[in-house]
Amino acid sequence: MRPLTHPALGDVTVEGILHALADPVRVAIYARIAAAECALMCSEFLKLDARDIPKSTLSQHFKVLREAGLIRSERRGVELRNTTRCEEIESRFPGLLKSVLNAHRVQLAERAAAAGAA
Amino acid sequence: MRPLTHPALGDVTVEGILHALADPVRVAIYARIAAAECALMCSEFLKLDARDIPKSTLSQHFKVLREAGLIRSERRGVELRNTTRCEEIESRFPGLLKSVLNAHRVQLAERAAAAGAA
DNA sequence: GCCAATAGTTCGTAAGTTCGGAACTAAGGA
DNA sequence: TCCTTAGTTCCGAACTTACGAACTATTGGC
Repeated sequence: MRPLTHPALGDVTVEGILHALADPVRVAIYARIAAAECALMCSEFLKLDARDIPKSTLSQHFKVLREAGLIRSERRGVELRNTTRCEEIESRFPGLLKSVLNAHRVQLAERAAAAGAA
Repeated sequence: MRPLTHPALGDVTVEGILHALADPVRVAIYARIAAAECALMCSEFLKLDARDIPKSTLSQHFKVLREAGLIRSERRGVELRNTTRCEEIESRFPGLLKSVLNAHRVQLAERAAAAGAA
């Protein structure tokens, strides 16, 4: 197992961020980590919106988020403690994460409303 | 040749937008269309930042932008006139496109500065 | 009207990416 | 030491992407 790698802020790219957040599972994960008060472990997400995510897939999703520079993961014993790097990214790309998360929230609300109406 | 299809605003997704803009060629195209005063044709982009983009690849990129709901393409004779749908998208996902384009601009500026310093 | 030119699209294939199951590693108990 | 828990790696199948060649549609010249 190779050690966890996190890009320096200067190596974070807009493309990497957008690619990472262009996946429904990954935005959902990221949104929840961003909203949480404390660090969350990967296994928190094995069930996501009533859907089962296989462990290997989840591990890849975390890797993508980490390598995009969106989250920081620290090993704590057996677990990983995941937190966002949003302040850092905010300093370089102001407003970006806020508006992506907001758009994601808008879309969730619309879908919930549509499902409720049906 | 099937007719050009544009999704209704309600069918535009955040994932689709982010996926479309997660490609350097496509953001560059989108940024230029968004900044232009008038509609631009596809062939404007056969040379992009001193790089040649093959016609078939370009056509696919435009298709992705169109189907993500980011641009509107109208046939005018042999050509396509491409314009952005940014006001529409702004009404649904406020701030999203602005901050993505801004982040893209920041990154370009940084790269230009780094290239200048080297 | 016919031919050539121009602007984009489609098709097919090669290269790359993503998903997920099975087998793995690493740390912490019992 | 062995078991359990948390996550990673490997690898094949399914999917996506890039781009050349062949195509379609529209216009202008004759």
